[in-house]
Amino acid sequence: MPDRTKDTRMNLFSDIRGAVLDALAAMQAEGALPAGLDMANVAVEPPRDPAHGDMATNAAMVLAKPAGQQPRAIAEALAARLAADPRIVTAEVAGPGFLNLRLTPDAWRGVVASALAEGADFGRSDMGQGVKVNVEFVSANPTGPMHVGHTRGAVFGDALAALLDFAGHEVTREYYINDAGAQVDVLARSAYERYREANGLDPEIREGLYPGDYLIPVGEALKARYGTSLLDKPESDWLADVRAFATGEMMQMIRDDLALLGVRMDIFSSEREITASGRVEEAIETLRGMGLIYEGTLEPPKGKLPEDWEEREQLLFRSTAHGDDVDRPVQKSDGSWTYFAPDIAYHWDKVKRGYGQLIDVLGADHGGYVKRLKAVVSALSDGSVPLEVKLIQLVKLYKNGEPFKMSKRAGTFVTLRDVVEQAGPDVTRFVMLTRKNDAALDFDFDKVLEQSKDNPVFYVQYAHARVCSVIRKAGEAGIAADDATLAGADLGHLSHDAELSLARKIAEWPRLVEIAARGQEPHRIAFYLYELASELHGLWNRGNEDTGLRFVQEGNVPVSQAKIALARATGVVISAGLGILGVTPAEEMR
RNA sequence: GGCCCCGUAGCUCAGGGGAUAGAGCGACCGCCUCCUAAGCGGUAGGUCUCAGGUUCGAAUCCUGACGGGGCCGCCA
Repeated sequence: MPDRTKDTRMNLFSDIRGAVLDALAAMQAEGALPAGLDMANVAVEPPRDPAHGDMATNAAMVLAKPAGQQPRAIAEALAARLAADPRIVTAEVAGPGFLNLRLTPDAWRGVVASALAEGADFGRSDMGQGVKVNVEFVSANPTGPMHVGHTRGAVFGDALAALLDFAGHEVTREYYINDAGAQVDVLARSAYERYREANGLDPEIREGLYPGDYLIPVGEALKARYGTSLLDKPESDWLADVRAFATGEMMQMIRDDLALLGVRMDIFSSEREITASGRVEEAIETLRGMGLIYEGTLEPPKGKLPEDWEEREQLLFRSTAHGDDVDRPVQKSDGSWTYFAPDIAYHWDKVKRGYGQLIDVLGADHGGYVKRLKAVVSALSDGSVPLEVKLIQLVKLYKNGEPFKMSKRAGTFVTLRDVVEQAGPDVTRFVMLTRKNDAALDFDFDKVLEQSKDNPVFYVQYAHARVCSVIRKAGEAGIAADDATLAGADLGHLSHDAELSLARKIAEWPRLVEIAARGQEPHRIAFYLYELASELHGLWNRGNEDTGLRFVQEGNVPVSQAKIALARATGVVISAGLGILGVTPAEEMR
């Protein structure tokens, strides 16, 4: 069982940063630097140009001004101290005051050893300090199957949740079911027509109802349950029952769709339950008590005035008090709640459940909704719980390089199931995570299935498969290559720069996890994995010309084991990274 | 009219205060007697949309243009 405590988990970059901070503290103790300096901006990172060294720190430049000293002078003094560190070979001042560090081969070998010892936990961070985070995502209306846009939201939300978990947060994946608005009444009426159809009558799929075939089995199920007892009854007799039944069926379908993608929610919250329990009124009254609810009229929107605009008094939330541009209506003119009102209650509910942070993953068309949500969470948590809204941009589908037109009407509506059945869950997930959430994504059915290096999924999978292949080959050659044996290998046999270079890339993994988690950017994992795979493929091919660089060295067990340990460490990181993205690592390519 | 996102190589995109701005594709030149060549190495290709500002330092932060997308009370 790998140890998960901070002291033993390897993160070479934060370790060296610690050494830099220690050296700076010692300089302060000696009076070489003034006390009370803010070290927050002192960074230790890989230099852009590897020729500069293994790691670089900007400490001298950051501290020069507050310390009232020349950057190069600080850097020189820091260099002298760091040179005494056994892990550091050279510390050279360069450029405007960078301090470039070169580490011993043993430092990099130590990273390989740690990756093997820590296994799937290598790179796990305690940065999140166990803070409870609620990630709400998908939340598709229970009125039909999930479409491509939902797919991206599902993949992003799930990967973000996994990433935050890996970075030390306690994560809850949550789905908010919009089962209370007018759209579920429409669903009920649509299902009722299918129920009539199931009973041999002609369905009347009027304008405004959902025409999709997916409701036909729901009609059948209604018949099985109610027989003919609902026929020729007024809507008021059956609406509530049919609605409950149909939304239940839709949610089952959505759960099945999510399962296809490998997404599992921890909690499903129901708008209907929140509304029925009186929590909306409670939330509004709480806001009223804060002076944030009032009767008023809104200014008409500037520019093009809607045709049917009329001034109207309604119940408003003073979201401008918490950073919004205008106040927002919580009640319609007929006195019923707007969609926003139950959302207020729902977010308050999440706050009360004790999360330290809320994240909503929403479609980009909800951009105009963000400020009021933040305002409400700010108001109801007294500013103590940050709400982050991640907007997911459009997915543009292509087939044969041609845009794929989608239209509900024409029946060319692409569902999550369509995508996953054609591309497979692994490809779907990886491709949808190769872009920032706030940038539009092109999804080309042909390109994503291509088996070449322009397809990042394939390329990363191939690297992992090669690692597995090496281990199989070792077995055939009679070289023990199980993890326990590899963990005990003498890594001193790794000395070629091409090998240490791969170890350097592996060393970046724990740092990358923290950067990605801090920015809530799972796409960084995907890009890193591509780079790591590239390093492995590069080293692999070096073995073509220089047989001494092949992983399996027939007849030399200790050297083989050291080299295979390096390959296996790479595989461990790829596997962990793919795990965060929700992609299964391939054992072999077939 | 307002708000949000985007603008980086021919194309698709990384990088989001730090040194000479990167990758893939496309183009060109090389590498299989060898652990999967489904791969690798190299060459060419940039006023980081523009203009100001902050900073020791700006593709990165701020302001304003311009271009593309999205949204803007009684839909959810």
